[in-house]
Amino acid sequence: MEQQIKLAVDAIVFGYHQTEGVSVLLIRRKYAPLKGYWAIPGGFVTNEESLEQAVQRELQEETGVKINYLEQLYTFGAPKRDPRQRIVSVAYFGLVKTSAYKTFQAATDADDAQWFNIDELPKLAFDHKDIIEVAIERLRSKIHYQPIGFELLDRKFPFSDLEKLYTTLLGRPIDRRNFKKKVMSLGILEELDEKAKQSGAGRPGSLFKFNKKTYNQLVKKGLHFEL
Amino acid sequence: MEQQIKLAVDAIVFGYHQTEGVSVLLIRRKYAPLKGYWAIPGGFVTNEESLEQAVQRELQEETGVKINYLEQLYTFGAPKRDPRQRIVSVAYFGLVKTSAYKTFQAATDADDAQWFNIDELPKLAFDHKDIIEVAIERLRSKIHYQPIGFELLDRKFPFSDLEKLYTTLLGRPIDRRNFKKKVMSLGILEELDEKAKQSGAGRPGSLFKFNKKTYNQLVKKGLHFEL
DNA sequence: GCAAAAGTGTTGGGCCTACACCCATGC
DNA sequence: GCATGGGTGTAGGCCCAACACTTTTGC
Repeated sequence: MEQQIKLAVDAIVFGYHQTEGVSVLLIRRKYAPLKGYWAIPGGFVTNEESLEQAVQRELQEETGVKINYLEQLYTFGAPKRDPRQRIVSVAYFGLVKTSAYKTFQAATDADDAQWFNIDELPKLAFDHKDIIEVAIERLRSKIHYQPIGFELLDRKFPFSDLEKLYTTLLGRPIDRRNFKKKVMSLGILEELDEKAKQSGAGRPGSLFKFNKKTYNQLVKKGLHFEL
Repeated sequence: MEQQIKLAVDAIVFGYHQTEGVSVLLIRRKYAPLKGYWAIPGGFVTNEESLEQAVQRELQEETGVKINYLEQLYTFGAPKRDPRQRIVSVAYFGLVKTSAYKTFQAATDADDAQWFNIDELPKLAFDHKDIIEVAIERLRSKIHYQPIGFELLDRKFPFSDLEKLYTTLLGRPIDRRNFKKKVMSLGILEELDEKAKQSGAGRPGSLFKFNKKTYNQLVKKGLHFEL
Protein backbone atom coordinates (compact mmCIF):
# COMPACT_ATOMS: atom_id res chain seq x y z
CA MET A 1 0.00 0.00 0.00
CA GLU A 2 1.15 3.43 -0.85
CA GLN A 3 2.52 5.58 1.95
CA GLN A 4 0.17 8.47 2.77
CA ILE A 5 2.37 10.59 4.97
CA LYS A 6 3.16 14.22 4.39
CA LEU A 7 6.33 15.83 5.59
CA ALA A 8 6.38 19.26 7.17
CA VAL A 9 8.82 21.46 9.02
CA ASP A 10 8.16 23.78 11.93
CA ALA A 11 10.25 26.60 13.33
CA ILE A 12 10.29 27.45 17.01
CA VAL A 13 12.00 30.79 17.07
CA PHE A 14 13.03 32.43 20.30
CA GLY A 15 13.81 36.04 20.88
CA TYR A 16 14.90 37.96 23.90
CA HIS A 17 14.33 41.45 25.14
CA GLN A 18 15.68 42.71 28.42
CA THR A 19 12.40 43.96 29.72
CA GLU A 20 10.00 41.59 28.00
CA GLY A 21 11.98 38.43 28.61
CA VAL A 22 12.09 35.36 26.40
CA SER A 23 9.49 35.12 23.70
CA VAL A 24 8.54 32.79 20.90
CA LEU A 25 7.33 33.70 17.42
CA LEU A 26 3.82 32.53 16.52
CA ILE A 27 1.44 33.04 13.62
CA ARG A 28 -2.31 33.16 13.44
CA ARG A 29 -3.72 30.52 11.12
CA LYS A 30 -5.55 31.90 8.12
CA TYR A 31 -7.21 28.67 6.99
CA ALA A 32 -9.10 25.74 8.46
CA PRO A 33 -8.59 23.57 10.37
CA LEU A 34 -8.19 25.62 13.52
CA LYS A 35 -8.49 28.87 11.63
CA GLY A 36 -7.72 31.83 13.89
CA TYR A 37 -5.70 29.75 16.33
CA TRP A 38 -2.11 30.66 17.04
CA ALA A 39 0.46 28.17 15.79
CA ILE A 40 4.14 27.62 15.19
CA PRO A 41 5.21 28.81 11.75
CA GLY A 42 5.90 25.98 9.33
CA GLY A 43 4.64 24.09 6.34
CA PHE A 44 5.23 21.33 3.86
CA VAL A 45 8.59 20.50 2.40
CA THR A 46 8.83 20.74 -1.35
CA ASN A 47 10.44 18.00 -3.39
CA GLU A 48 13.74 19.65 -4.19
CA GLU A 49 14.65 21.68 -1.13
CA SER A 50 16.54 20.61 1.96
CA LEU A 51 14.81 20.63 5.32
CA GLU A 52 16.71 23.72 6.43
CA GLN A 53 15.75 25.51 3.25
CA ALA A 54 12.14 24.60 3.84
CA VAL A 55 12.22 26.07 7.34
CA GLN A 56 13.82 29.29 6.18
CA ARG A 57 11.41 29.62 3.30
CA GLU A 58 8.29 29.06 5.40
CA LEU A 59 9.51 31.42 8.04
CA GLN A 60 10.23 34.04 5.45
CA GLU A 61 6.82 33.62 3.85
CA GLU A 62 4.82 33.60 7.02
CA THR A 63 6.65 36.14 9.12
CA GLY A 64 9.42 37.79 7.09
CA VAL A 65 11.99 36.65 9.63
CA LYS A 66 15.37 35.41 8.52
CA ILE A 67 17.34 33.44 11.01
CA ASN A 68 21.02 32.74 11.35
CA TYR A 69 21.03 30.31 14.22
CA LEU A 70 19.02 27.22 13.42
CA GLU A 71 19.32 23.68 14.70
CA GLN A 72 17.18 20.61 14.43
CA LEU A 73 15.08 20.02 17.51
CA TYR A 74 13.03 16.86 17.17
CA THR A 75 10.76 15.08 14.73
CA PHE A 76 7.14 14.73 15.77
CA GLY A 77 5.33 11.89 14.09
CA ALA A 78 2.47 10.52 16.18
CA PRO A 79 -0.26 9.20 13.86
CA LYS A 80 -3.05 11.48 15.10
CA ARG A 81 -1.28 14.76 15.65
CA ASP A 82 -3.12 16.38 12.74
CA PRO A 83 -6.83 15.59 12.35
CA ARG A 84 -6.82 15.67 8.55
CA GLN A 85 -4.09 13.24 7.66
CA ARG A 86 -0.80 11.83 8.83
CA ILE A 87 1.73 14.63 9.02
CA VAL A 88 5.24 14.14 10.29
CA SER A 89 6.96 17.35 11.21
CA VAL A 90 10.63 18.05 11.66
CA ALA A 91 10.84 20.84 14.20
CA TYR A 92 13.72 23.31 14.17
CA PHE A 93 14.91 25.57 16.89
CA GLY A 94 16.00 29.09 16.10
CA LEU A 95 17.29 32.17 17.85
CA VAL A 96 17.07 35.77 16.70
CA LYS A 97 17.69 39.20 18.05
CA THR A 98 14.17 40.36 18.78
CA SER A 99 15.14 43.97 18.32
CA ALA A 100 15.45 43.37 14.60
CA TYR A 101 11.81 42.38 14.28
CA LYS A 102 9.23 44.40 16.06
CA THR A 103 6.61 44.18 13.33
CA PHE A 104 6.12 41.43 10.80
CA GLN A 105 5.01 41.11 7.27
CA ALA A 106 2.63 38.20 7.53
CA ALA A 107 1.58 36.49 4.34
CA THR A 108 0.51 33.18 2.76
CA ASP A 109 -0.92 30.90 5.46
CA ALA A 110 -0.68 33.49 8.20
CA ASP A 111 -2.98 36.32 9.15
CA ASP A 112 -0.63 37.77 11.60
CA ALA A 113 2.65 37.09 13.35
CA GLN A 114 3.64 38.08 16.84
CA TRP A 115 6.02 37.50 19.72
CA PHE A 116 4.59 35.83 22.81
CA ASN A 117 6.31 35.68 26.14
CA ILE A 118 6.96 32.03 26.92
CA ASP A 119 5.07 32.34 30.18
CA GLU A 120 1.97 33.74 28.49
CA LEU A 121 1.27 31.52 25.54
CA PRO A 122 -2.14 31.60 23.90
CA LYS A 123 -4.13 28.50 23.08
CA LEU A 124 -2.26 26.69 20.35
CA ALA A 125 -3.20 24.54 17.38
CA PHE A 126 -2.48 20.79 17.13
CA ASP A 127 0.29 19.52 19.41
CA HIS A 128 2.16 22.81 19.15
CA LYS A 129 2.13 23.37 22.87
CA ASP A 130 4.07 20.14 23.40
CA ILE A 131 6.53 21.11 20.72
CA ILE A 132 7.17 24.47 22.32
CA GLU A 133 7.72 22.79 25.65
CA VAL A 134 10.38 20.59 24.14
CA ALA A 135 11.96 23.66 22.59
CA ILE A 136 11.99 25.58 25.88
CA GLU A 137 13.55 22.56 27.52
CA ARG A 138 16.27 22.61 24.89
CA LEU A 139 16.81 26.33 25.33
CA ARG A 140 17.14 25.93 29.09
CA SER A 141 19.57 23.08 28.86
CA LYS A 142 21.57 24.82 26.17
CA ILE A 143 22.64 27.65 28.42
CA HIS A 144 24.64 25.14 30.42
CA TYR A 145 26.95 24.20 27.61
CA GLN A 146 26.72 27.07 25.19
CA PRO A 147 26.86 30.81 25.87
CA ILE A 148 23.68 31.48 23.96
CA GLY A 149 23.74 35.22 24.25
CA PHE A 150 25.58 35.65 21.01
CA GLU A 151 22.46 34.86 19.00
CA LEU A 152 19.93 36.54 21.23
CA LEU A 153 21.51 39.83 22.19
CA ASP A 154 22.32 42.87 20.12
CA ARG A 155 25.76 43.13 18.66
CA LYS A 156 26.78 45.52 21.41
CA PHE A 157 25.21 45.12 24.80
CA PRO A 158 25.82 46.02 28.43
CA PHE A 159 26.88 43.13 30.59
CA SER A 160 23.68 43.29 32.56
CA ASP A 161 21.72 42.19 29.49
CA LEU A 162 23.58 38.91 29.49
CA GLU A 163 23.09 38.55 33.20
CA LYS A 164 19.36 39.18 32.91
CA LEU A 165 19.06 36.65 30.13
CA TYR A 166 20.61 33.99 32.31
CA THR A 167 18.59 34.94 35.34
CA THR A 168 15.43 34.68 33.28
CA LEU A 169 16.26 31.35 31.74
CA LEU A 170 17.46 29.82 34.97
CA GLY A 171 14.53 31.19 36.88
CA ARG A 172 16.72 32.16 39.81
CA PRO A 173 19.12 34.95 40.70
CA ILE A 174 22.82 34.52 40.03
CA ASP A 175 25.75 36.22 41.69
CA ARG A 176 26.86 39.07 39.48
CA ARG A 177 30.52 38.95 40.40
CA ASN A 178 30.89 35.21 40.05
CA PHE A 179 28.97 35.22 36.79
CA LYS A 180 31.14 37.93 35.33
CA LYS A 181 34.32 36.19 36.41
CA LYS A 182 33.21 32.99 34.78
CA VAL A 183 32.04 34.51 31.53
CA MET A 184 35.10 36.70 31.18
CA SER A 185 37.40 33.76 31.82
CA LEU A 186 36.04 32.15 28.66
CA GLY A 187 37.64 34.92 26.67
CA ILE A 188 34.79 35.33 24.23
CA LEU A 189 33.71 38.79 25.30
CA GLU A 190 35.39 42.02 24.32
CA GLU A 191 34.87 45.16 26.30
CA LEU A 192 34.36 48.25 24.20
CA ASP A 193 35.30 51.87 24.88
CA GLU A 194 31.70 52.84 24.92
CA LYS A 195 29.02 53.29 27.50
CA ALA A 196 25.42 52.23 27.20
CA LYS A 197 22.89 54.94 26.65
CA GLN A 198 20.64 55.66 29.51
CA SER A 199 17.13 54.30 29.58
CA GLY A 200 16.16 55.56 33.01
CA ALA A 201 18.26 55.94 36.09
CA GLY A 202 21.45 54.29 37.13
CA ARG A 203 25.08 54.24 36.19
CA PRO A 204 25.67 53.34 32.57
CA GLY A 205 27.65 50.18 31.98
CA SER A 206 30.32 49.49 29.39
CA LEU A 207 29.26 47.79 26.24
CA PHE A 208 30.55 44.39 25.24
CA LYS A 209 30.54 42.36 22.11
CA PHE A 210 31.15 38.71 21.44
CA ASN A 211 34.31 37.72 19.71
CA LYS A 212 32.83 35.50 17.06
CA LYS A 213 36.07 33.78 16.26
CA THR A 214 37.02 32.56 19.72
CA TYR A 215 33.35 31.89 20.41
CA ASN A 216 33.12 29.49 17.49
CA GLN A 217 36.35 27.77 18.42
CA LEU A 218 35.06 27.26 21.92
CA VAL A 219 31.74 25.86 20.77
CA LYS A 220 33.49 23.50 18.42
CA LYS A 221 35.74 21.93 20.98
CA GLY A 222 32.95 21.58 23.52
CA LEU A 223 32.29 23.72 26.49
CA HIS A 224 30.94 23.23 29.96
CA PHE A 225 29.45 26.14 31.70
CA GLU A 226 27.80 25.27 34.96
CA LEU A 227 26.26 27.89 37.15
CA MET B 1 2.38 19.98 -7.03
CA GLU B 2 2.06 16.84 -5.03
CA GLN B 3 4.73 16.09 -2.48
CA GLN B 4 6.88 13.13 -3.54
CA ILE B 5 8.78 12.41 -0.37
CA LYS B 6 8.89 9.07 1.38
CA LEU B 7 9.44 8.75 5.08
CA ALA B 8 11.70 6.10 6.55
CA VAL B 9 13.22 5.27 9.91
CA ASP B 10 16.68 3.90 10.65
CA ALA B 11 18.03 2.28 13.76
CA ILE B 12 21.62 2.69 14.88
CA VAL B 13 21.98 0.04 17.52
CA PHE B 14 25.07 -0.18 19.68
CA GLY B 15 26.28 -3.14 21.64
CA TYR B 16 29.24 -3.65 23.90
CA HIS B 17 31.46 -6.59 24.72
CA GLN B 18 34.38 -6.31 27.08
CA THR B 19 36.90 -7.83 24.72
CA GLU B 20 35.41 -6.78 21.40
CA GLY B 21 34.55 -3.21 22.37
CA VAL B 22 31.70 -1.12 21.04
CA SER B 23 29.93 -2.39 17.97
CA VAL B 24 27.05 -1.38 15.77
CA LEU B 25 24.44 -3.61 14.18
CA LEU B 26 24.36 -3.66 10.38
CA ILE B 27 22.52 -5.62 7.72
CA ARG B 28 23.53 -6.69 4.26
CA ARG B 29 21.16 -5.37 1.62
CA LYS B 30 19.30 -8.03 -0.29
CA TYR B 31 17.94 -5.85 -3.08
CA ALA B 32 19.10 -3.11 -5.43
CA PRO B 33 20.20 -0.40 -5.21
CA LEU B 34 23.50 -1.14 -3.53
CA LYS B 35 22.63 -4.82 -3.19
CA GLY B 36 25.22 -6.62 -1.08
CA TYR B 37 26.37 -3.45 0.68
CA TRP B 38 26.16 -3.17 4.42
CA ALA B 39 23.62 -0.70 5.75
CA ILE B 40 21.84 0.48 8.84
CA PRO B 41 18.62 -1.46 9.46
CA GLY B 42 15.50 0.53 8.71
CA GLY B 43 12.65 1.00 6.30
CA PHE B 44 9.51 2.89 5.43
CA VAL B 45 6.96 3.99 7.97
CA THR B 46 3.47 2.62 7.45
CA ASN B 47 0.44 4.88 7.63
CA GLU B 48 -0.87 3.89 11.03
CA GLU B 49 2.17 3.22 13.17
CA SER B 50 4.19 5.66 15.24
CA LEU B 51 7.83 6.31 14.36
CA GLU B 52 9.01 4.27 17.34
CA GLN B 53 6.83 1.36 16.34
CA ALA B 54 8.22 1.53 12.83
CA VAL B 55 11.77 1.33 14.13
CA GLN B 56 11.03 -1.60 16.37
CA ARG B 57 9.18 -3.42 13.62
CA GLU B 58 11.90 -2.96 11.02
CA LEU B 59 14.56 -3.99 13.46
CA GLN B 60 12.60 -7.08 14.39
CA GLU B 61 12.05 -8.01 10.75
CA GLU B 62 15.59 -7.44 9.60
CA THR B 63 17.59 -8.65 12.54
CA GLY B 64 15.30 -10.18 15.16
CA VAL B 65 16.59 -7.71 17.74
CA LYS B 66 14.24 -6.14 20.22
CA ILE B 67 15.46 -3.07 21.98
CA ASN B 68 14.51 -1.46 25.23
CA TYR B 69 16.53 1.70 25.09
CA LEU B 70 15.64 3.82 22.09
CA GLU B 71 15.84 7.55 21.53
CA GLN B 72 15.49 9.76 18.51
CA LEU B 73 18.83 10.78 17.07
CA TYR B 74 18.37 13.07 14.11
CA THR B 75 16.37 13.39 10.90
CA PHE B 76 18.32 13.19 7.67
CA GLY B 77 16.63 14.79 4.73
CA ALA B 78 19.09 16.04 2.12
CA PRO B 79 17.45 15.85 -1.32
CA LYS B 80 19.97 13.48 -2.91
CA ARG B 81 20.75 11.07 -0.11
CA ASP B 82 18.99 8.23 -1.93
CA PRO B 83 19.55 7.95 -5.69
CA ARG B 84 16.06 6.67 -6.48
CA GLN B 85 13.82 9.27 -4.92
CA ARG B 86 13.59 11.73 -2.08
CA ILE B 87 13.69 9.82 1.19
CA VAL B 88 13.70 11.53 4.55
CA SER B 89 14.80 9.28 7.35
CA VAL B 90 14.30 9.67 11.07
CA ALA B 91 17.26 7.97 12.70
CA TYR B 92 16.97 6.39 16.12
CA PHE B 93 19.67 5.47 18.54
CA GLY B 94 19.48 2.22 20.47
CA LEU B 95 21.48 0.28 22.99
CA VAL B 96 21.37 -3.46 23.65
CA LYS B 97 23.33 -6.02 25.59
CA THR B 98 25.35 -7.66 22.84
CA SER B 99 25.54 -10.91 24.76
CA ALA B 100 21.84 -11.47 24.08
CA TYR B 101 22.37 -11.51 20.33
CA LYS B 102 25.31 -13.41 18.99
CA THR B 103 23.51 -14.69 15.90
CA PHE B 104 20.62 -13.08 14.07
CA GLN B 105 17.61 -14.19 12.17
CA ALA B 106 17.84 -12.00 9.13
CA ALA B 107 14.79 -11.74 6.92
CA THR B 108 12.83 -9.45 4.56
CA ASP B 109 15.20 -6.85 3.09
CA ALA B 110 18.31 -8.27 4.72
CA ASP B 111 20.55 -11.13 3.70
CA ASP B 112 22.48 -11.11 6.86
CA ALA B 113 22.91 -9.12 10.05
CA GLN B 114 26.09 -8.68 12.02
CA TRP B 115 27.90 -6.64 14.65
CA PHE B 116 30.76 -4.46 13.48
CA ASN B 117 33.28 -2.84 15.74
CA ILE B 118 32.91 0.91 15.37
CA ASP B 119 36.56 1.22 14.42
CA GLU B 120 36.27 -1.35 11.64
CA LEU B 121 33.21 -0.42 9.67
CA PRO B 122 32.73 -1.85 6.17
CA LYS B 123 31.79 0.26 3.20
CA LEU B 124 28.28 1.49 3.77
CA ALA B 125 25.31 2.27 1.56
CA PHE B 126 23.92 5.80 1.00
CA ASP B 127 24.90 8.35 3.66
CA HIS B 128 24.91 5.71 6.37
CA LYS B 129 28.49 6.37 7.32
CA ASP B 130 27.60 9.96 8.23
CA ILE B 131 24.62 8.79 10.22
CA ILE B 132 26.74 6.37 12.21
CA GLU B 133 29.23 9.12 12.92
CA VAL B 134 26.49 11.29 14.36
CA ALA B 135 25.34 8.35 16.46
CA ILE B 136 28.83 7.66 17.79
CA GLU B 137 29.12 11.31 18.65
CA ARG B 138 25.91 11.09 20.63
CA LEU B 139 27.06 7.92 22.38
CA ARG B 140 30.33 9.58 23.38
CA SER B 141 28.66 12.68 24.69
CA LYS B 142 26.02 10.67 26.50
CA ILE B 143 28.48 9.07 28.86
CA HIS B 144 29.08 12.47 30.39
CA TYR B 145 25.57 12.93 31.63
CA GLN B 146 24.11 9.46 31.77
CA PRO B 147 25.65 6.28 33.19
CA ILE B 148 25.04 4.31 30.04
CA GLY B 149 26.26 0.99 31.33
CA PHE B 150 22.81 -0.05 32.41
CA GLU B 151 21.70 -0.67 28.87
CA LEU B 152 24.92 -2.08 27.51
CA LEU B 153 26.20 -4.44 30.18
CA ASP B 154 24.86 -7.75 31.42
CA ARG B 155 22.54 -7.71 34.39
CA LYS B 156 25.39 -8.74 36.66
CA PHE B 157 28.86 -7.60 35.81
CA PRO B 158 32.23 -7.11 37.43
CA PHE B 159 33.13 -3.50 38.03
CA SER B 160 35.95 -3.71 35.55
CA ASP B 161 33.44 -4.15 32.72
CA LEU B 162 32.04 -0.73 33.42
CA GLU B 163 35.49 0.73 33.68
CA LYS B 164 36.53 -0.81 30.36
CA LEU B 165 33.40 0.52 28.70
CA TYR B 166 34.23 4.04 29.79
CA THR B 167 37.88 3.70 28.88
CA THR B 168 36.89 2.53 25.42
CA LEU B 169 34.37 5.28 24.82
CA LEU B 170 36.59 8.02 26.16
CA GLY B 171 39.59 6.72 24.29
CA ARG B 172 41.84 7.29 27.27
CA PRO B 173 42.63 5.58 30.57
CA ILE B 174 40.77 6.59 33.69
CA ASP B 175 41.83 6.31 37.30
CA ARG B 176 40.23 3.21 38.75
CA ARG B 177 39.93 4.49 42.30
CA ASN B 178 38.51 7.86 41.39
CA PHE B 179 36.13 6.30 38.92
CA LYS B 180 34.84 3.81 41.44
CA LYS B 181 34.41 6.48 44.08
CA LYS B 182 32.43 8.62 41.71
CA VAL B 183 30.20 5.88 40.40
CA MET B 184 29.52 4.43 43.83
CA SER B 185 28.64 7.85 45.18
CA LEU B 186 25.74 7.98 42.74
CA GLY B 187 24.13 5.14 44.63
CA ILE B 188 22.90 3.31 41.55
CA LEU B 189 25.10 0.25 41.86
CA GLU B 190 24.53 -2.67 44.19
CA GLU B 191 27.32 -5.00 45.10
CA LEU B 192 26.35 -8.67 45.09
CA ASP B 193 27.65 -11.54 47.22
CA GLU B 194 29.03 -13.20 44.19
CA LYS B 195 32.33 -13.34 42.41
CA ALA B 196 32.87 -13.28 38.68
CA LYS B 197 33.88 -16.52 37.05
CA GLN B 198 37.42 -16.70 35.85
CA SER B 199 38.21 -16.20 32.21
CA GLY B 200 41.97 -16.36 32.41
CA ALA B 201 44.30 -15.13 35.10
CA GLY B 202 43.77 -12.55 37.76
CA ARG B 203 41.79 -12.10 40.89
CA PRO B 204 38.04 -12.42 40.42
CA GLY B 205 36.03 -9.32 41.21
CA SER B 206 32.67 -8.98 42.90
CA LEU B 207 29.65 -8.69 40.69
CA PHE B 208 27.46 -5.63 40.66
CA LYS B 209 24.06 -4.80 39.33
CA PHE B 210 22.32 -1.54 38.61
CA ASN B 211 19.51 -0.47 40.86
CA LYS B 212 16.96 0.35 38.23
CA LYS B 213 14.80 2.39 40.55
CA THR B 214 17.38 4.87 41.81
CA TYR B 215 18.94 4.91 38.37
CA ASN B 216 15.71 6.09 36.78
CA GLN B 217 15.14 8.68 39.46
CA LEU B 218 18.60 10.03 38.87
CA VAL B 219 18.19 10.19 35.11
CA LYS B 220 14.88 11.95 35.51
CA LYS B 221 16.15 14.75 37.68
CA GLY B 222 19.23 15.26 35.52
CA LEU B 223 22.73 14.17 36.21
CA HIS B 224 26.16 15.48 35.59
CA PHE B 225 28.96 13.07 35.45
CA GLU B 226 32.21 14.53 34.37
CA LEU B 227 35.37 12.45 34.18
C1' DG C 1 56.46 -18.18 42.26
C1' DC C 2 54.99 -15.32 38.78
C1' DA C 3 51.74 -12.99 35.92
C1' DA C 4 47.35 -10.88 35.76
C1' DA C 5 43.59 -8.34 37.50
C1' DA C 6 41.07 -6.47 41.79
C1' DG C 7 40.90 -3.82 45.80
C1' DT C 8 41.88 0.07 48.63
C1' DG C 9 43.06 6.05 51.20
C1' DT C 10 45.22 10.19 51.59
C1' DT C 11 46.75 14.74 50.45
C1' DG C 12 47.43 19.22 48.09
C1' DG C 13 45.67 22.46 45.16
C1' DG C 14 42.42 24.66 42.51
C1' DC C 15 37.98 26.17 41.85
C1' DC C 16 33.71 27.63 43.23
C1' DT C 17 30.65 30.01 46.54
C1' DA C 18 29.43 33.41 49.54
C1' DC C 19 29.44 37.94 50.58
C1' DA C 20 28.97 44.09 50.87
C1' DC C 21 30.37 48.49 49.74
C1' DC C 22 31.39 52.37 46.58
C1' DC C 23 30.57 54.73 42.03
C1' DA C 24 28.25 57.08 38.16
C1' DT C 25 24.36 58.84 36.35
C1' DG C 26 19.26 60.96 35.93
C1' DC C 27 15.87 63.30 38.00
C1' DG D 1 20.59 64.36 47.38
C1' DC D 2 18.41 60.32 46.48
C1' DA D 3 17.23 56.46 43.78
C1' DT D 4 18.81 53.26 40.48
C1' DG D 5 21.78 50.19 38.54
C1' DG D 6 27.06 49.20 37.62
C1' DG D 7 31.40 47.82 39.16
C1' DT D 8 34.71 45.42 42.04
C1' DG D 9 38.04 41.41 45.58
C1' DT D 10 38.82 38.02 48.99
C1' DA D 11 38.75 34.08 52.02
C1' DG D 12 37.15 29.44 53.39
C1' DG D 13 35.65 25.05 52.12
C1' DC D 14 34.84 21.44 49.22
C1' DC D 15 35.74 18.51 45.68
C1' DC D 16 38.70 16.51 42.41
C1' DA D 17 43.01 14.64 40.60
C1' DA D 18 47.12 12.38 41.45
C1' DC D 19 49.27 8.64 43.17
C1' DA D 20 51.29 2.77 44.61
C1' DC D 21 51.12 -1.15 47.09
C1' DT D 22 48.79 -5.40 48.62
C1' DT D 23 45.63 -9.36 47.66
C1' DT D 24 43.70 -13.13 45.17
C1' DT D 25 43.57 -16.14 41.68
C1' DG D 26 45.37 -19.40 37.46
C1' DC D 27 49.01 -21.55 35.56
